[in-house]
Amino acid sequence: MKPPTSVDVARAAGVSQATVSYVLNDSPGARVGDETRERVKEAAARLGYVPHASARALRTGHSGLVLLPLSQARTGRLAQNLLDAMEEALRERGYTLVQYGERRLKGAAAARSWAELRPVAVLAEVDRLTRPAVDLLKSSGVKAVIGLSAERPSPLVPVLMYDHEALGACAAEHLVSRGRTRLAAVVPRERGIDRMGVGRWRGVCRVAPGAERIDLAFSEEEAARFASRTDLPDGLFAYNDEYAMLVISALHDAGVRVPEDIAVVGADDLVIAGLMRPRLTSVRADSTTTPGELIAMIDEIVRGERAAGPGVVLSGYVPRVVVRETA
Amino acid sequence: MKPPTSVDVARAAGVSQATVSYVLNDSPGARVGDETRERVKEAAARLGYVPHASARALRTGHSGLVLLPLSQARTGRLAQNLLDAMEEALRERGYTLVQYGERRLKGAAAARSWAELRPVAVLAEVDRLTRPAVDLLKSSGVKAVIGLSAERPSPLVPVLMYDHEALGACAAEHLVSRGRTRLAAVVPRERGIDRMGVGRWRGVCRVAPGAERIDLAFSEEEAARFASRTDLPDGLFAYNDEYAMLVISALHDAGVRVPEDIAVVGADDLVIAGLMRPRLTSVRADSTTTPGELIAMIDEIVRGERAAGPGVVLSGYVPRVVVRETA
DNA sequence: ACTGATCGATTATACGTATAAGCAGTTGAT
DNA sequence: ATCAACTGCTTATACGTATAATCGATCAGT
Repeated sequence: MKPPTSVDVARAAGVSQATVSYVLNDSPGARVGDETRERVKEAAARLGYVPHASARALRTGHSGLVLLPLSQARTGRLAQNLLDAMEEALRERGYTLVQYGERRLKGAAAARSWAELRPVAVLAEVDRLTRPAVDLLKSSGVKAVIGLSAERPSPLVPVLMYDHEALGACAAEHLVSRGRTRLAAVVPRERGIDRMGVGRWRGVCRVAPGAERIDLAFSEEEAARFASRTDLPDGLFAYNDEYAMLVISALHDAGVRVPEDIAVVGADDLVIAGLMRPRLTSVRADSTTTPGELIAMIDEIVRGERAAGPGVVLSGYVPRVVVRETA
Repeated sequence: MKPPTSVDVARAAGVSQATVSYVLNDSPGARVGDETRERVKEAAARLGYVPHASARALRTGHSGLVLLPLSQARTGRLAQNLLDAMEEALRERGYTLVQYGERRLKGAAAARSWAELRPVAVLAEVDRLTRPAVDLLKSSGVKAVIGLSAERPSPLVPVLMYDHEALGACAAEHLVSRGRTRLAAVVPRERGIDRMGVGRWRGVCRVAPGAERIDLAFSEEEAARFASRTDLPDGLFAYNDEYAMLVISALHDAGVRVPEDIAVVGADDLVIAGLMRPRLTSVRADSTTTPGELIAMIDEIVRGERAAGPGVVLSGYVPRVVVRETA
């Protein structure tokens, strides 16, 4: 038994398929009597009719999908709340947010698989939006291609900035204001996040020229080796809260006092930051745009009411220090 | 300019649309000359042809989508790796994994929005798979409806078990083996996870009848109030690693020694567990089934080669203690 | 040289929906 | 009384694809 179609509903209600469509979408220009309206709705409910998204997409020419191919799960409550808010805002405007894995495929191949769904918008990490990928998406009808977590404006697409340098500079300024002079920044060795680490380190250098760059894998051994150095810096930006915790543990084991001997700043302001002892000082980046505003902008781009030239910055983040005990 | 269709490719290659379809899908029963094959492929590449997933879905009757409507982001590297592996296994079999928010919609309304995409399979949390929801999905053509994180077999759908009681029992056994006699378990007050907390607490009771149930919100105040009690238990299962960290911090501030005065066990074995001081002992649940096996089973259900009756348990998790310093 | 069979393609059709266009029957204005 | 305008519906069509059915040409076997 196949799922009921609008034709089945029409037959059950004794009307034409067109009428069913008019009623269930209550289309603006449609003129249908109240009594007929009721009959159609009742029949649809009784049969358990569910519209066929593919058929609708084929007919209308667009799927109403907004694709969000994230290669890493955004951890933390913040990101999840953001996603929820975005989804609701999109739903209100008739879009459907779809999160979509696709880690393995690269460049244009990934873009091809996105394009098959004929989304109206694609929000992806800037790194994956290469020239051929963007061309492919555009030519397949995607209205808005938007880069996420960009460090700088993109020559290809409008971006949602996430200014790692500003984050690093913010942390460094706090350390300097605490009287620290020999600054350093941790740069993770993990592939994929290393480039963000470099950005944050550069931000530190902007405030404290010549700040040391400490390349560190996420392991207790490497952290212990760092902690046992005799020429430790007196102020450290640890890339994020997890690295901060790793390093602080190692420092603690090595008998180095935090923050007396070395002040440490994390990033992201995770839940654990407030639970550690000593409590972790952390920089966080708050979006200057609400999810609703962001979605509204995307909607305008999709509808062609707003230009979406490259170089445009849709939204920014403003870094802020949450001062606790480690710095 | 609209995206090129298979008709455009056909025109460019000087063949019929049917031939294009045969070539690009290399259909088993199709007989096309090698020279023509090449011409078609070349034309498709030159025009940047991307097949239209909706049109294909409409024609074939199924979308090849596997829907994964998760209401909470699965945090932690483990879950993300699992997702990646599942996605690749699905891709190899021609499916597409789509992650899909939909926090707000409840019951049948959520099911309706899933059904619109005509997925072949839906993997959702058991709580959301109510009777009407399952009926709706089934009648809209979904072949496999599978419940995730179930505590017990479902009367409606096959489930992927996540046995919270077993997890609690495992933690309790470890505490007992350490000589602890007055056990307690934290049950979070946060809505949505409270029921999992209750399951874990019940597991503790199975090993240590009469174990105390400690309802706790995630706040330092409540944790401090607990830590200042005079009648503290001597063994605590803290629900998960974050709660464990919260409680241990509070105990530390109150001058209670861990593990001497009170042994604490977390759950999930997060990265932070190994970084805390003292290092956190944690129970973790490892899947007994590889993602590939799970996907293979789903594939069999979809293709009708395997019955998918309710009560069937697709895969289990086996709990395991990672012993560190807090217990 | 006639008949099947095989090869390499084409033609035709249906999937489920949205919407433009059309068409009776009724109402309102002059 | 006549015609236009409106109401409440139906008919017809196209979206892009997969695939069954068909068809001309070449070829092997008697």
